[in-house]
Amino acid sequence: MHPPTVEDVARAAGVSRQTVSNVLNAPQRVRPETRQRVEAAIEQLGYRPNRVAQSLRAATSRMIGYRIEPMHPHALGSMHDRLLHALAEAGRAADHHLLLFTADDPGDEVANVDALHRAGAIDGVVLYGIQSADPRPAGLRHLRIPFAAFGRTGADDAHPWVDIDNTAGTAAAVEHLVTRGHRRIAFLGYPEGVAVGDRRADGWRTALDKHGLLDGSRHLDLRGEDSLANGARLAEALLDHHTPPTAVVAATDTLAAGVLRTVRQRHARLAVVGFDDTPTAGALDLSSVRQPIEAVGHAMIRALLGPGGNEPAGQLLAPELIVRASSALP
Amino acid sequence: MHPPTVEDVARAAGVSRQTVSNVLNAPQRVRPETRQRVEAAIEQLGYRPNRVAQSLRAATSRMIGYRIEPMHPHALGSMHDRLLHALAEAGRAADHHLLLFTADDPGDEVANVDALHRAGAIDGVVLYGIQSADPRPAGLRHLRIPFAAFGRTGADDAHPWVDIDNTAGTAAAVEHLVTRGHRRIAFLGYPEGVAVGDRRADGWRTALDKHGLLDGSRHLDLRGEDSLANGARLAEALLDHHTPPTAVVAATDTLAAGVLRTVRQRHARLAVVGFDDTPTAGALDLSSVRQPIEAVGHAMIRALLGPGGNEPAGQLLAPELIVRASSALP
DNA sequence: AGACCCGATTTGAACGTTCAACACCATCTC
DNA sequence: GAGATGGTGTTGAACGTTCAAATCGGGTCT
Repeated sequence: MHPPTVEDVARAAGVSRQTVSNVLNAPQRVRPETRQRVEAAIEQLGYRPNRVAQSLRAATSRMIGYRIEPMHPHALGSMHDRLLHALAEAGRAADHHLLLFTADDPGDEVANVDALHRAGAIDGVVLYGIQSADPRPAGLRHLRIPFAAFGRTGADDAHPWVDIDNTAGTAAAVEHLVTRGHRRIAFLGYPEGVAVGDRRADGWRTALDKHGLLDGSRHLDLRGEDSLANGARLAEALLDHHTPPTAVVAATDTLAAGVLRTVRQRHARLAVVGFDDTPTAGALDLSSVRQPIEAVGHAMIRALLGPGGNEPAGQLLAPELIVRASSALP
Repeated sequence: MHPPTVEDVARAAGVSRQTVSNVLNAPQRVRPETRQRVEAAIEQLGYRPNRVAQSLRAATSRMIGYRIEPMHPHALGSMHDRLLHALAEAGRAADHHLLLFTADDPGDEVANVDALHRAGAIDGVVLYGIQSADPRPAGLRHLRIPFAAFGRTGADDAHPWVDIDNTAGTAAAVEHLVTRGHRRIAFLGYPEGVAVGDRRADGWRTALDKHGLLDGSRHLDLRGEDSLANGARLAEALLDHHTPPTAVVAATDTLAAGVLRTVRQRHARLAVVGFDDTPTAGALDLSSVRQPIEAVGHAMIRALLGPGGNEPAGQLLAPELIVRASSALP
């Protein structure tokens, strides 16, 4: 009836509990002949070690907590989805699974993680959507709960983190546009103060400066709410200027999609590059900076489960520019 | 050091293990005086029952499996995300958590669920994206693994399921448009054979018929791939007809967004209603049929954890039409 | 007074696994 | 030949919880 246990396998193979356990965890300790007998019994009974018992014994749940948010600000974003899948995939490779939980706010998140951790339900947690002054890293550090963060706060983070090199992303977009002959390249981004947004703006500015294109670009740096409508509005403002840009780097695909809308409506000539490479970018033939999310997932899991001693605290991964029609036309 | 156990609490309160357990699980068995003493000790030590030990003892993990897919076909879709959050929220209320796993295909999914179930890691599973001839329900039934499905196969499903009344959704959209004075109402949907798509088409057709508007609507029923580009293309075809529709009901927001693109490009007059109420719908001011995902989450959890005996097999939930500018203008 | 019951609490056992310690036998060494 | 060594396998114990059965004081009833 009920699933077979080590004891059942042992009886079937004519050995003891522990020998079965050894076959699975330390095969070299078992004589090949015996091992085969045990393996046959395992196969025949369809035995699977009970993870719960293993967890109890080992004081390790092999579970990683992850807060699933009601709805992420980034509207078009499948980033959340992609990250979740990448983490699950990377976790599988390390024999860990994700446990989802909800929380009302960052403070509540820390409290819930603490509860789950004290209950032995999770070994650690992955943080997403790190803000400039995020209370979670400090909270978790204080509770001595292992964690890894996707993103950095403003300060130097001493905990394990993985981040995309946002600066390099927008810089690559600018390089690409410069190569295509563009000289007036605008930037559309988040309001200042958002860490991610600031880094993307930095990449744009530095790259422009490198090519001596920064002078007289004051009016080309626009910030605002991350929405399609706002992207469209800002694009109109850019086009209405007496020296309009010939290209735009947007901090998100959402903003870029808004720009495209205006462009197509006014039949304007304006190259556009977005950020995040959402499915929508593909649909709109929008060039976009793609975050290597699968790599992020693996790096996060490694950072979380790794020795935790001598590893480097953080890891910066390079994004990749995907060129499509929106910026490739002559 | 390590988290306190019942034993620690018992010692602190001057009682035995079991009394502590009783305070938590059967308070009426404990004298109020003793109870308070134990509760104080629990509070003071910050005791939390170890879920792993509970699981081992009770042969119940209080975990529900959920397959996270690489990328869902519905491009704009945050449905997946929303469902996941709704399930996590509903699970929390029932003291259950979600465990994410990956799989290559439906067959692999069943195999992985079986493995997790035999390992005692999950009590049951929630299925998403049910297809007309889905192999998963039969597979899981055969393995005697509890599950609940979001969506129905073509046949009469004997297992627990929850579904949106898709037919009612598109019908409501038609009703709304008829009320606004529209007489030629088109439908854009999936290719025939997809269960969800067929039901949405049915709703449109039946509602039209009810108002005697079905005659001569052959050219108003278009099907195709679920993409923005395709929506735009189909919209052009509709507008180019010698008796173009004045309104369109689309089977998805993605298609509807495509229609809107064409409409705005050609400055055409065409009311549009989408389906799913994605964030993008909000951004585009697109009317859309909203699925009550939170209710779905709760119903699924109830169906999965409920007695499982005399409950009705399935449950159909009514969607809600959200009216926005795309269909409200005169 | 003795039998009986009842509420409150305790002790023993079990869930399935693996670590630690030990037993056994064959071989090697001095 | 006695002792050390090492490969192979066993048994005992423990992880933290809760069910089941046992215990212990008081009452109450006859």
